[in-house]
Amino acid sequence: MHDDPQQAPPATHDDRAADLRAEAFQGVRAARRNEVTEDYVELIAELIHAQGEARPVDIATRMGVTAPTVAKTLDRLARDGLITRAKYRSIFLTEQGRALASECRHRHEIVLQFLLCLGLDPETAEHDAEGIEHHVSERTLALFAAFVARH
Amino acid sequence: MHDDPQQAPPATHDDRAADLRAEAFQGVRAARRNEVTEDYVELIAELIHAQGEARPVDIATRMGVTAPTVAKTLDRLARDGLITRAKYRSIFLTEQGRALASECRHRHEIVLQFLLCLGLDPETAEHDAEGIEHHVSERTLALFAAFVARH
DNA sequence: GTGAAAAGTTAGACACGGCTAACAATCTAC
DNA sequence: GTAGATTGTTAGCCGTGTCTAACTTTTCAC
Repeated sequence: MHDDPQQAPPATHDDRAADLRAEAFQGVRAARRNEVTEDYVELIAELIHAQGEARPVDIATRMGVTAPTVAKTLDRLARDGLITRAKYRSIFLTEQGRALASECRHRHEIVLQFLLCLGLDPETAEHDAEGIEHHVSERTLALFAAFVARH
Repeated sequence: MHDDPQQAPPATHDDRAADLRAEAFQGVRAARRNEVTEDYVELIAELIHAQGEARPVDIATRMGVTAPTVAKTLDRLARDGLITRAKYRSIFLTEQGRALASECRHRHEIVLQFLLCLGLDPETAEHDAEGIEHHVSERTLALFAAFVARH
């Protein structure tokens, strides 16, 4: 696994490049694992804000999935400490859940505004922002925000 | 599923918004399902170009996953007609695989150049491009390309 | 208050993308 | 040409995310 200090004299450049590549992909995979979580938490926060409560049926409708899928995911979110729930009752975000939701909302908003600034139509912008927001580093987000600010 | 023409007078706006939302998420999920496929096909094309052949071990190293994971994914790619392979032999892209690879390479390159133009450091740009490239619509890609062209 | 509709849950199936452990084939250096 | 290293495969596990089918609970309209 680790570099052998007295080995591989010719392949060093390639090896380093391959390692960087691997790290990048591992980072992307980590981000992928959080996508669903972030989408749910963000949506739950939105529903609570807009309608006073977040019901599984509304989540299902807006996510475009079935109720059992929502149920299973909510169990996972509860297990991970992002929400609390009781059987047949609606859902609450924990402190941690609220923090994540607000961070996601912030990122989403910047990415969306950025795409709009670039001249994208609102519908496509919303769609692409949904996909892109989970894969934007702090640095990139800062650049997006700066771009929005000066346009 | 479909709109009931004589129903729901007050909720129409919200319902329409929720439907759009659901479509957006379904699109994002579709893109997610293709991410791994695209990453592999792109990498295989790259390896064939750079080293004359694509070996599982090189894919594993660069993707940062283990050999069995690569094997399983390659089986899937073969099943889906993107590559051909024979036991203990290296991998070939089919016509379809080459087409996908070249499309991915094109998208990747535009996203990367765009991020660099925006002032991002090369390493972060590469990393973010890897994540973002799968979630950029044709329209957004066109805007990115135009931005790169005039900077 | 009861009964039907709506919402929620549970069970069970499937595909995917990871992993480890164990084994098989190939390659290489001598 | 054989032995050891490298590479590749197979088997089997787990978590996630999706679904359908069947059931239970809650809500609402009367």
